[in-house]
Amino acid sequence: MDNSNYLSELNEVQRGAVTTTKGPVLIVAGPGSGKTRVLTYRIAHLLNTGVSPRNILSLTFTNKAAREMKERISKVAGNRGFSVWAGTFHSIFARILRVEAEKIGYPSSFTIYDADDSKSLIRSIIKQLNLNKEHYRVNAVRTRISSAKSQLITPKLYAQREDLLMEDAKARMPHLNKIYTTYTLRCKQSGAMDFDDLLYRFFELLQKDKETLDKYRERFQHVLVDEFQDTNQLQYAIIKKLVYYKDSPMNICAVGDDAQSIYAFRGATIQNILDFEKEFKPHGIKVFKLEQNYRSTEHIVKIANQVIQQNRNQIQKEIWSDKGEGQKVKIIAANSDNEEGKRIADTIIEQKNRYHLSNTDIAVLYRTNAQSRIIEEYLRRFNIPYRVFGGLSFYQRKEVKDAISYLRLVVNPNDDEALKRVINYPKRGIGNTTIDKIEAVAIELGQSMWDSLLMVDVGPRAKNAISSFRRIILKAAEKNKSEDAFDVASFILKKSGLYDLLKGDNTIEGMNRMENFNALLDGIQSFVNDGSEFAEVGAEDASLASYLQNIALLTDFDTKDSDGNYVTLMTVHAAKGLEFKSVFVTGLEENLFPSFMAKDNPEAIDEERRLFYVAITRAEQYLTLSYADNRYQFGKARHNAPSRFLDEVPENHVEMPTRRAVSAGRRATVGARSGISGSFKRPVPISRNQTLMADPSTFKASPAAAIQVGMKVLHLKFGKGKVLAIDGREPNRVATIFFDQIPNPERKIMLKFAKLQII
DNA sequence: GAAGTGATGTTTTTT
DNA sequence: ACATCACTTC
Repeated sequence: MDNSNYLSELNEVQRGAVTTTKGPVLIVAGPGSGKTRVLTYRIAHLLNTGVSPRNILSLTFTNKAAREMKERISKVAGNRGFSVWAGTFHSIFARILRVEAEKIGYPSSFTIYDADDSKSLIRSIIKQLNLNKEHYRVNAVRTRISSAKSQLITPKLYAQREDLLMEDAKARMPHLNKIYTTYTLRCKQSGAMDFDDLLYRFFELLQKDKETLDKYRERFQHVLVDEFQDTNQLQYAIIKKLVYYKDSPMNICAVGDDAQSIYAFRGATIQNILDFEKEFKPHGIKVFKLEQNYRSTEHIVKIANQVIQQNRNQIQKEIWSDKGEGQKVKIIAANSDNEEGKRIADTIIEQKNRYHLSNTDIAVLYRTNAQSRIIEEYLRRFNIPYRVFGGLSFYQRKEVKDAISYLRLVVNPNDDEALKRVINYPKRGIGNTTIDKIEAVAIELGQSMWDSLLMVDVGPRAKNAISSFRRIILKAAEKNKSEDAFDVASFILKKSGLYDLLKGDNTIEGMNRMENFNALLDGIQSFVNDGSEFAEVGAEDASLASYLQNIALLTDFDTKDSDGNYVTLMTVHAAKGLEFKSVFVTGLEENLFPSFMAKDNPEAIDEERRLFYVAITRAEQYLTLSYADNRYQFGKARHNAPSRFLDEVPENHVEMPTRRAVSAGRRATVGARSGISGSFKRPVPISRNQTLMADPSTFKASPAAAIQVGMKVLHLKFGKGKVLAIDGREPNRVATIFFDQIPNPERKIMLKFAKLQII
């Protein structure tokens, strides 16, 4: 294959980042700066200079990124690309743990608990410990446990941390540590690891077993980490364990952008980037800053730079583009959330016609999933095909999870969460009372529920039901020793009665469930046949255990097929790493974007601002920002001021409204306000890059109607100016004014909300 | 054991 | 608006 000139496709900085393969490297990569290209070419370059694919470890956060990377490496360096250890942190470590788990007291067929399983277990522990669930909210507890783990704080260490105990006491959860301890114990008894455990237990393995540590240090001669700003302490600790030791070649390459760190709320810390640079400095770290943006036109890039400047802590860099000025950003000011939806749909139609965009060129982004509903409604009405991303993954649907729980139980009968899910589904006469008794025995004896099944004191009917349930699972487990995943799955799903239960349901939803159920079986069949669709998570064999491990790590994004011509709807978080010709960023209101949760916390506001930065930098050519004065939130009509972020968008990059605001299709039931639309300016706050050109104490705005061509006027921000022309009709008259004290002196200003004083 | 009622708490979440 | 969950009632 011809790959001799891949280096010439890179700019100078990129080439440096690709060819500096010895020693530590930090690549600070702005949005659209060709980061993925650099990473893949770097790996291809390693392969071309004689490094074996087996010695390269490339860690990403999403399966999609991993898959893309492998494909792109292979394009440049051939099929060797597929032998590189490229995957998500979780999938790579899970794969290793499946080989090594016994060294830390886990079965190799360990179960992976997803978020639902974790929550369910926590719920049961709160009950077991007789704690007040008003104070101990499951989500809060889970977040707390997860954050402890990602900071390497074991239950034992937790007990010594006065600060954490204090925080818990303050939050009226003094026994949180007890829950954490029990949770850890119960997971272990069940042979289960949650998502954090996949990282933590891998760390533990490297920590405890010197031989294993040496083995993987030897194996991973070159380590690359994508989206480094999103790593947490635990991930950093693992990386250091692998590359930071005496006589290490320290071939570590971290790629990231502090400005795009949007997962701090989950324990990610940009401190890792800063620490990384400091810790590897004595070892000759080379830093490359990719600042040229190949994605967006200049207006968009400049807005992004301006916005992110408002944040206090950041690695200084200035993104630039040579794609030409492009279009200014458009702002949709709507009266209600309904009007916002309508005008977005309107604008989409308009853009499709005017710029010949297809649906796939367009994305509508929002801060919270709840916002999608109204937008969907109007897209449907306008017959614009769309797809919402980020819902339940296929594997999280109830009927699919039920079926999978059976499979999990066959592979690992100690999996208590799976057992609780299916022991009485379909109904077989094992009611809640009986299940509670089984769980009580399990807790009492410190063993799994499965091991406790025959020890519980219940009536003969329940006893019989338990025995026959047990027999089915045992029979399937026996088969599992010799048969492949598909045969075992068909057997247990049939024998359990699940198949008949679904078949008997002839409602629309029921038939839908049956379809999903069949799709699951088809998936297992194709996994057995070639495993190809799971290649990115590293399927090792055709066993049921291997199948389960792989699907546990798949998300919504991995199960939706990407063909079809539709507009993309997703949260800003989900859009990271993607790009579209036209992007709508919606719901730009205080208490929504930025979120009300961030209100009183400057650091959280900075994170929201980074999120806004991520949102606008998804756009290649057309960027539209929108907000609504009134919106239903939590079932109540609420008024929110336009987002502070809108004020941070410099006006000279904003397109002035040229047409009259479309009135809402249906006047919202929420109290209609002034009817002013088009105003994206709040009373101008004095932010640090807005110097006032007039004294506000003596400034007195003249009525808009009085402004005439030829007048000399004073503007708070732009200073003295002369009115050159007035266009448009009331109430949308636009004045062209020449302000001689500012750069770009000729400005178009809408009279109805400009504050001008005649002098 | 099922089905219905009322109170409650809601961000984002790659894995 | 909406889902979830404890608690009631049949």
